[in-house]
Amino acid sequence: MNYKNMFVEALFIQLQGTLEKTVLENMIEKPKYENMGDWAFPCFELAKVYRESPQTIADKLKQNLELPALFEKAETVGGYLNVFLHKSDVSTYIINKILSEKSNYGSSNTGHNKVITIDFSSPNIAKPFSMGHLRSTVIGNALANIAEKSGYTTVKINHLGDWGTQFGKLIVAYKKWGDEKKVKEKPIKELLKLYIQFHEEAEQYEDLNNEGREWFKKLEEGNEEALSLWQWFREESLKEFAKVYDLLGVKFDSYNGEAFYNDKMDHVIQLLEEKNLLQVSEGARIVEVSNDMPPCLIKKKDGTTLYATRDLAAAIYRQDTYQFAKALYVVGHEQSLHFKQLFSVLEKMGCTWHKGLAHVPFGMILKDGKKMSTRKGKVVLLEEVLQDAIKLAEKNISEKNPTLAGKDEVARQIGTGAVIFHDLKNYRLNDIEFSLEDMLRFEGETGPYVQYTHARASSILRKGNFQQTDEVMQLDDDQAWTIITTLVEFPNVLKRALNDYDPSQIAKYTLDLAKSFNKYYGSVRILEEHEQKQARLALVYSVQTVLQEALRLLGIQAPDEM
RNA sequence: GUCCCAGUAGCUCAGCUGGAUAGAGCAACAGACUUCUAAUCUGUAGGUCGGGCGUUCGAAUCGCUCCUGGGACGCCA
Repeated sequence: MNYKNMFVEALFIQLQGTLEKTVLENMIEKPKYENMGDWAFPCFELAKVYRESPQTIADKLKQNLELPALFEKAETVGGYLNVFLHKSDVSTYIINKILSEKSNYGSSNTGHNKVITIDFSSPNIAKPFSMGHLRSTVIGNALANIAEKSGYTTVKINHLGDWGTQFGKLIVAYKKWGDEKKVKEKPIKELLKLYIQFHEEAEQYEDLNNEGREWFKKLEEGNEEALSLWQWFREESLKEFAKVYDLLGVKFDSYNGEAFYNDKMDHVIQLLEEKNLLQVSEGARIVEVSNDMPPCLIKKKDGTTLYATRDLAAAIYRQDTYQFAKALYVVGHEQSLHFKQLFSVLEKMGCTWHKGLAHVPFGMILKDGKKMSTRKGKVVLLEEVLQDAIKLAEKNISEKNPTLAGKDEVARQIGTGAVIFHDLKNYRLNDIEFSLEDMLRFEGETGPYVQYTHARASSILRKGNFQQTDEVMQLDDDQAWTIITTLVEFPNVLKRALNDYDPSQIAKYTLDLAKSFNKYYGSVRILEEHEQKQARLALVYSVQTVLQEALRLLGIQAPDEM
């Protein structure tokens, strides 16, 4: 059922084809204030056509308008024609819909089971899992959930940064200053220390960089010493990352990182040569993409490969393996140029599927207004932040609900929920100034606020002993109207979140729903004996179900008690 | 220098493809727990929507330009 379309139909008949239905649909808007009705039609543009004042046109439309039964009335004010929905009919309809569809409410099959690969998280081996990777991880994970709910088959790929010149540098640093024992004790911390030391020393001794490049060359050529060190670094790192993914509840379908494509790059270079795209410039192999972009580097003058080479191989491999309709890259905005070049090279190679490729960029996490740099050791470790958040949640529980069962698990859900929500609630392209204080906030527009609201709803359902029956619930409660209209919006929000690759739409939606519910909660005694009690419980059930589902899409769990 | 983001209340941000009185949260102040979880709710206060020009019946929203901040710009990823 689509109320907006009903209004469009009614208007279309009145206007006798003056405006197309699609035009009408675009013109109709939501009034700014609730007392102005549910849909509004502005008559200003028609004023020119009919040579009458907008208000007169609105009045005339109102006189003859034949609205379907679900509409209660129409009003005109200031050149607008406003229509009001029949509150109890719509309330009854939507509540029973959610009652029967449960967590499937909002699901669709717009994806037709087509495959969408999502490249996200992708931390760098031998480096700590920083706050920067958090963004990619939670955005990518949420997009995957949303895509699945919309009928896509997803392939979640953790494109690990496990290859590249950095490993040459790390090997040099380890051989010069490393201590096996120390690295075994605290791998990430020790390796990071070596990496930082390398860059500090390299500022004075330019030769170090050359040594690093040489060792990477050896690594690419299969040098045994280099390979075994690399493998060791990789294993230790993966163990460390697994802890973070467990805490966050994120899973992947593939951990094929950059190294996986080592034996697939010759093929790419061959293809480029066949198409005559490869050029030599200053000793390096490049592909010219277009005038407004610098060329894409494929091979360095020493013959080793680059990031772009591996990404080309990866894209081709993924198309061959998964036949994706869409391939998303959830990677920081600072790499926008790289992806523009990459997609452009694939287009030049004649890959018709390049249209399905999309870079989903996001803003940076800044420290004192500047980019956090691993090289200079300016990183904040995600695991520490998560642990802090969980500890704070534990503290809150022991103050507010000390008898709660399963405290540890609930604390984990709330702590990580706060961190994830904090990241997802704002538009992804915004830069975020790192603030532990903000991330550990549990009041106001936060994850725990939404979780708390959900727990409240669950609690009421428990105490009210709510049981689902086949009976149709008749809800006639004007105070619930904001909740009802918000519930109606859920499927549209999902659509927008997927189209714009923007999980923040859903995060903001959970806040709207939670706020409207808490307001209702404050003014209506739901468990009080009342002829509407069962219908009200059904309303609570609807809110609880949609909140839980929306949070799930964001990658956040919703405890029943907290 | 060229290109890409962004600039809305003291702070953090909403504001969908232009529309009716500019919206939250935090912080501040004042209220509401013997009553469904106060991680909540209700009020008060707070804004030349970076500046200018333009398009339009109508601009925070679109176009141009300038200013400010961030990022990217061949052998890092």
